[in-house]
Amino acid sequence: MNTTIDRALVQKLPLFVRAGDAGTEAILATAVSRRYGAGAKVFDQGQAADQFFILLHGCLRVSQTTSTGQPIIVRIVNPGELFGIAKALRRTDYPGTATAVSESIALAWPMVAWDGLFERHAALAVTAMQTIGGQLQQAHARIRELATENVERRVAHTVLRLVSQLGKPEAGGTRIDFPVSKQDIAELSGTTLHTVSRVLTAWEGHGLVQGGRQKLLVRDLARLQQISDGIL
Amino acid sequence: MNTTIDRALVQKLPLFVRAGDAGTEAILATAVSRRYGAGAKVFDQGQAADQFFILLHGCLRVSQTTSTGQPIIVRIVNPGELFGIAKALRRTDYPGTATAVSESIALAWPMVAWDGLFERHAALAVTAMQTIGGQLQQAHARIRELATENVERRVAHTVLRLVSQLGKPEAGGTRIDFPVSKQDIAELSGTTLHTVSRVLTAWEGHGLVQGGRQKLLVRDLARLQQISDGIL
DNA sequence: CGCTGTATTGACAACGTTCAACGGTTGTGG
DNA sequence: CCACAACCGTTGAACGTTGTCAATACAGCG
Repeated sequence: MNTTIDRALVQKLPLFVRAGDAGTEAILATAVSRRYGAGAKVFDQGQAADQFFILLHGCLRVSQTTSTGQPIIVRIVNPGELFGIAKALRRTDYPGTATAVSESIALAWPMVAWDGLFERHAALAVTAMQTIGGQLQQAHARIRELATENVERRVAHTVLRLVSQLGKPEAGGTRIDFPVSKQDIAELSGTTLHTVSRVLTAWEGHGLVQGGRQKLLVRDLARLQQISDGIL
Repeated sequence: MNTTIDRALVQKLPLFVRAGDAGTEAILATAVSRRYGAGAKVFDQGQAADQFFILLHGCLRVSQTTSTGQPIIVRIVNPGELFGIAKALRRTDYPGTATAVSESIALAWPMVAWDGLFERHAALAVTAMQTIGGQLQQAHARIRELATENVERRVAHTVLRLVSQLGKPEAGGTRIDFPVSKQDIAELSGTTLHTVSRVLTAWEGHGLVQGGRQKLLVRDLARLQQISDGIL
């Protein structure tokens, strides 16, 4: 699974731009490159956190399972973002399970290198901060939605967030170009797949979206925005 | 409102323990101490973020108001925690409103000093990281609750969290020793004050808690735990 | 071709919000 | 010192949204 590090992929990332050439080499010295096929797990919830990662290519889904067994999706990881940084949360185990949604490549460092790297390279500290900061803002947005909005608005928000993170323009709309099941949307929205199904069929009737098995094409972004803002 | 910095309050905080004596002096050089009476606002949602803070003494409540005007409480700030660190979230304005719940003292730095302090003092970076990391974990816990649990469990979680952050042991139970209105609990739990009232009266009937005007005494922590875990 | 995972749909029950009215406490001004 | 207003909390009833249960359909895959 280990391969040589692809410099072309690395050089574009904000982290390494910030670090400069010398810094980049120093940071990469202790890293290994890993490849994960679609569906492969990078780490499991509860497992000892002995590595941290940055995603170079592809897309991951981080989910947690509650004590009652109900799963929720915590985060979608995009290229350039750090993940598995349990140490930043003062944890020794991973709080969630990371699964590759599509074919992915990540750099991995041993967690013992964390403190040293963090202190020596401000660029890493800044990137880690921004990753966590971004997550925190998304988390607060979700809390606001879950606490104050009805299902339809929440689903609209979820779809819009997916579009902005993973959307690809296409004739007649924007496609979410990786397998999203209704179950996924339900877990992101805090509802059940049944209700999601109902909402989406209603939207489809009005020509807002076009669904399919693990597929979704958004036809009318503006209208979706209005729904998510509570105007409709 | 400015006063001299109380070293006794400062020295105990993890941030300054980590920074050492020399580091502490350097960090404090650009800080001013501020006092806020109960109910006073430290900053307002949307206001330009020109300062960041660490709470020395007292207790703050950070809340956000949604576009529809419904408020939710985002965070309770305890002594030793950083707050108003908009820069870490890559924002130029404060995302919420910070209000002193009880008489409070905070240190304030101009936001322009952020980058310099952050790079020069790893202790500050670590503390900031831990503050945000802790918030992120709490946020994820709340998301899990809101997405999967019924109102009673959520209220139980909220009360337990309040107890662990602000509880004072007392004859016959643990008191939350600052004014908590049912409205506050409702906003933290993502429900309405009516429902909170019903839940608490039911609990009171079973001897779990004892309520009062803006007061709450928890009599049976273990049982509350069980409710929050879904055992009851 | 049957199996498994995913999706659709209807009927129904329940939980929680909304609406409305009322009771009690605190603080204020005459 | 009392009357009054403002605020906080309680409670009942009705309504609506959403989850639950159940049956069915369909696609992909061995």
